[in-house]
Amino acid sequence: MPVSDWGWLADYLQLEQDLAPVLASFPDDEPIRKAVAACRGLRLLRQAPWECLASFILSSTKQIVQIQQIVARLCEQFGEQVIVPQNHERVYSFPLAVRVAAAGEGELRACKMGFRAPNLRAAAQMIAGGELDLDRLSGLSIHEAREALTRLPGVGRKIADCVLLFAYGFQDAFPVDVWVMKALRGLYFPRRSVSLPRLQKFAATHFGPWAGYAQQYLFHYARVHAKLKE
DNA sequence: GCCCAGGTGAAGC
DNA sequence: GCTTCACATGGG
Repeated sequence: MPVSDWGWLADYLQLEQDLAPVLASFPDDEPIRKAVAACRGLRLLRQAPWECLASFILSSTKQIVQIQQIVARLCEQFGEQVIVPQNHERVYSFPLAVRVAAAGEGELRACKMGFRAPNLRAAAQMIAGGELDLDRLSGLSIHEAREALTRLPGVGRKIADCVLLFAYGFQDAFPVDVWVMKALRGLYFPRRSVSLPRLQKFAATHFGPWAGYAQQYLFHYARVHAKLKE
């Protein structure tokens, strides 16, 4: 096998090295260490901000598979057609904010996004119109950036934190969704019921500067665990 | 038919 | 502050 085919291994080892300080920052947190052991190799993405934001606006109370289907329809309807050179496959790019802003609510609803359609459209219009400059957020503090994102319709604390973490690389963002909620309750508060606001307060102070990685490990751990039970 | 899904925002304590 | 509920749509 040619050496070039082993490039992935070098990349992987480099990534494992980069992750060392993350693991070291959770020395006494047994749930996190358990979750890390269960899914080594996990990495945070760095997505394009508008694509990430729009996708998460479409995500609320939807299953992940269905979100993928909605996004695929959105791309087919409003994206640019692209031919993959290697296999000549037709694919569609994620549509720009201006294109989504120009679409009618009915057209968007036809992509099966339901009540999320007006939110996506209004957010696209605010971004296309310059009311919110996504490029500017990377220069702000996490608090300022979160405040700016939550001014968009359909964007609350959870979705804002997803965008901060997955698009802008704010590694201390900690989105609490239903899966993380289950993981936090099961692993940290097994014997008493804790409300969502209290879980958010706990997460905000407990996990420190690498909270985003902790969140991803807990998310993945909760999902794998749930599957094993069925 | 019923319940839930990578939530949000408004309304009522 | 916290809890409850409606909001489309599809799958189990």
